[in-house]
Amino acid sequence: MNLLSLIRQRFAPALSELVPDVSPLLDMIRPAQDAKFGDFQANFAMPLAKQLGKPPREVAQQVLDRLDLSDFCEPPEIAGPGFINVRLRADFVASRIQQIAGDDRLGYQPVALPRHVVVDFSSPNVAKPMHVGHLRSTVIGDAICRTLRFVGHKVTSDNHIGDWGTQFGMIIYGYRHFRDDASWQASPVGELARLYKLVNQLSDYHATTAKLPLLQKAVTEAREKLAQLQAQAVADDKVKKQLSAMKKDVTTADAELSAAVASIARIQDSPSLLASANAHPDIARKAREETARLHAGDPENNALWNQFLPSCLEALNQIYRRLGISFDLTLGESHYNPMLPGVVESLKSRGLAKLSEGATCVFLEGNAAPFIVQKTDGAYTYATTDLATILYRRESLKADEVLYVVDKRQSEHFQQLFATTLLWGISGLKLQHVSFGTVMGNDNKPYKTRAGDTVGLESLLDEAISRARRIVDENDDRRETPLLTPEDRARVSEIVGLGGIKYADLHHSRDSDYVFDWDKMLATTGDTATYMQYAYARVCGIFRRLQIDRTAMKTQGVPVLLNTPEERRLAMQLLMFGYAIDSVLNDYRPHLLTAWLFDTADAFSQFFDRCSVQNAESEELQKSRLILCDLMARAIHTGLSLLGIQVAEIM
RNA sequence: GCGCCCGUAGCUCAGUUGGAUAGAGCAACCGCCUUCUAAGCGGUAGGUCAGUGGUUCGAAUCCACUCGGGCGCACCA
Repeated sequence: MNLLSLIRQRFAPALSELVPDVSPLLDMIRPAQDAKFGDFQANFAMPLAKQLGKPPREVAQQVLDRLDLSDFCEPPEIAGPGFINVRLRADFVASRIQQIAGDDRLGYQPVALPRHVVVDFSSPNVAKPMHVGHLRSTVIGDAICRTLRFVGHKVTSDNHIGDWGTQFGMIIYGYRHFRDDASWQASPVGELARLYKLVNQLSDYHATTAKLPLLQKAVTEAREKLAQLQAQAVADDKVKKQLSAMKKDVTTADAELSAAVASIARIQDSPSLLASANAHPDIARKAREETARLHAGDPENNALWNQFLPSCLEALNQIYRRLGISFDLTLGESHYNPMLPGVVESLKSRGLAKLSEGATCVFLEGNAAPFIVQKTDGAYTYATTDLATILYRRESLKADEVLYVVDKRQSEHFQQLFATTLLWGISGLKLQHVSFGTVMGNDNKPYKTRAGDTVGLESLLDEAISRARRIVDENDDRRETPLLTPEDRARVSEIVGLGGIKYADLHHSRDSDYVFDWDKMLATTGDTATYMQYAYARVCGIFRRLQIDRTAMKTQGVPVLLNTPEERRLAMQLLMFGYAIDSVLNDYRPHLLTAWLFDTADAFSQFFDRCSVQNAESEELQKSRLILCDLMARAIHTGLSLLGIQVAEIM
């Protein structure tokens, strides 16, 4: 049992003598927010005092009178307005450490009632290369899977790839009209990506050209309105507000117009692109028709689909292999195609879906826009696919819970999806959108290259590893006698580089946008993966120096001594591992684990600085410290592994 | 126009769901390697938690409004 549960359990009977429902009060017992307040603090005396009509400190005292923690705690203290501070006895902490010594799980017991959780994450589009936007979903989803498995749940990771949508019609169209056979032979995936981009660009060109007059009109109108408003001499608050709104409208309209002009210019500046554009005026519609034919079972398009897909999947897998991430299932949108007509029928027969402006829609209370399950042209949407997927996960996979690790901008979609599912009558299934924010560049806009393209994931990984290599080289070269062979350096660079990327992502709270910054990510100082990895390498160094084989070391029955603040702090950190894990899973927030890892590595660094193992005052103390060191190594190793990050013995 | 989110130190971000004097990393400044990896450790400085009002024992956190920023909103996924 974790320490907090133990404390709460002991408080429960004392509280139940004063009040019928103790559970909200027990929730107010927490780890202390400052070490000077001890290890845990109970905050319930103040609200309880109000309930009982007595002064808080008196209530706190009443609770303490009914409470005996002396078998494992120092006498609790009442502080401030009525906080109860609890500090564990050193011998108890030591005995706990002894119990979990040598355990990779740090004493964490698997859950009694495992759930089957399907985690839907990464979900790239097969037609286009993966980019930085897929990184968060992939890294966060993977960390959640690993953590759920660690605590004993059954997890099915499912990569719901986009292999059936409009983009596929675009590549089919592109393949038919713009294929370069030499490139296709050399690199099918590269050629498909080029074709997708080309068709997309040409479609955009026509759409933008058609839209241009409207955009120009919008700018003039916005300008005129602004001028009109400015002409009014009265400047009360209402006018001021309108004025600033108008100014904003003008800048947005301007920005849209200049973006459109620029994108048109990109085509017109290139004779070959312009020729292609002129030769294919209907490209967007025709690409959609290819998609429709694919969905309708057209043999030729299905043959192309079957031809394209394996290499697309292989390209994705190459990246997943580098990231050390794998999926139990890769059931793309295409998998659910046969189920879609049935889904719409079912919704209609239950009176949930009805025809509106030619499309079949589910109207939900509180939502202005309908949830469209079948378009006017008969095609199904991702809403339909998502509903089919839920049905499949419930009925065939027998899932208890489904997590969608998806960009927060899609929250309305999920809100509608979940609401529809409920009305549809699928029960016993918990659905949660695990949303995350956008990866931004230094300019606080979505992360792009200087040229304005999205950054490919492949090159991102290469860049991380080569930057890491420079740091590894520099550090090892600085030593009098370098510790690493070239092969070691390559391996360590990969561990540090990939760890840096993943950690940078995971240590931000998932729903906030964050700024992508190479220098911070691979910094040799501060709250980075490197800091934890370095702490691990240092602890390994201790064992190497003392010529002790950690794996063979005796851990049971060795007395643990915690006489310095550093030793005690490290020990407490190690004991709080379970609490950190539980808080991560409470709302699927991996950054709570990175925070624990950082605190733990920090506690170790202080210990390393002030508590020599090699020169311990006694053999007994050295053995005790070795227990802590070994447990620390396991803690970092296990904790980082739950985030999909590796460690190196020497770095 | 409707809806959702955000505003915390110079920068990047936490803040355990309402608790004690608001924290960390970076950057700045000062100090620590003849002893286990200095990719480290110690210290100093840095705040009107966007603003105003409210709710209460207690507010960065909850409510209302204001200012500023972002993102969605009928046939793309």
